[in-house]
Amino acid sequence: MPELPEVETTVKGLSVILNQKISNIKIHTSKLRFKIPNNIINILRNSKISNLRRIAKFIIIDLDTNYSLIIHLGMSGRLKTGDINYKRIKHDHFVLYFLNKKILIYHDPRKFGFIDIVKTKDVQKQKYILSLGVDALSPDLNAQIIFEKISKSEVPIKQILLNQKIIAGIGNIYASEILFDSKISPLTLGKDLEISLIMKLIKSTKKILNKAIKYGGSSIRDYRSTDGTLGNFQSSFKVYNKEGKKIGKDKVKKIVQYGRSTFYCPKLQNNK
DNA sequence: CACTCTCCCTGAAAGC
DNA sequence: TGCTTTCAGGGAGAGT
Repeated sequence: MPELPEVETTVKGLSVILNQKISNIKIHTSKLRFKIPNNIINILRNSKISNLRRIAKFIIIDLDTNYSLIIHLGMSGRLKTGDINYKRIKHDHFVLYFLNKKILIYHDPRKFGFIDIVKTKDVQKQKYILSLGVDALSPDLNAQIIFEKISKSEVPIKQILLNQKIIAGIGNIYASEILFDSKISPLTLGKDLEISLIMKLIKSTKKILNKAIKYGGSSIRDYRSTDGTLGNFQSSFKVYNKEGKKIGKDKVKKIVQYGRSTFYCPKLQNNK
């Protein structure tokens, strides 16, 4: 569910807690992908949210105590905001209470996400951040950088797009949509992509992701932004989850690459 | 090192 | 209808 656009939408939705002071912290489940650090409660109590930002698919919540909360939503994670009427539901694992009565809830049925707390100056030093490639929406993303990284790769471009070490932020849904938009076959090997096609790919990447942000994120089941409203980019998917759908006189095909589903139109994505 | 596969967990949807 | 099976958007870590 959460790829770059959903994370971006989530971060924007968190502005109601900006500059608010944390009064209480509740950990209902500490066992996520990684255990929530034990010292998190002491560090968070009485600190104030000073900044909210995104690094790839990571949400960074900076505090005025020189610490930062790092949250990854995994596959099914969500951040919701609430107020005094909040009632805990199943899979609400971590809850922050603020002095102004606002509440931040981390909800994650599959528990593939995680929550970490580190010194703000050390955020960039975390190995999961350090290893990231250039952000998909960064102005620094250009064809030359990517060409250098993939020009010897025998891996199909679909899988390359999912590799956060190369471009950070793209997930399985948008990978299919981006490839369709750029008319590139998901089966094309990295080494077979000429620089002109990489340029096209980057252009489509920015187009698709920006459009998804504009629509407020998406999901297959029920991606919602922090206030509970439903993102609706899904209604504009061209190929994802559209096996058999007709595009002109051609059809969307589903294949599995590296255990992940890929949707594409073989006729239209035929650079080979 | 680079690549591929399995697995973490729960719930929705499909299959029977 | 209800029980069982399959599959899911991410990514680390093990294995090759």
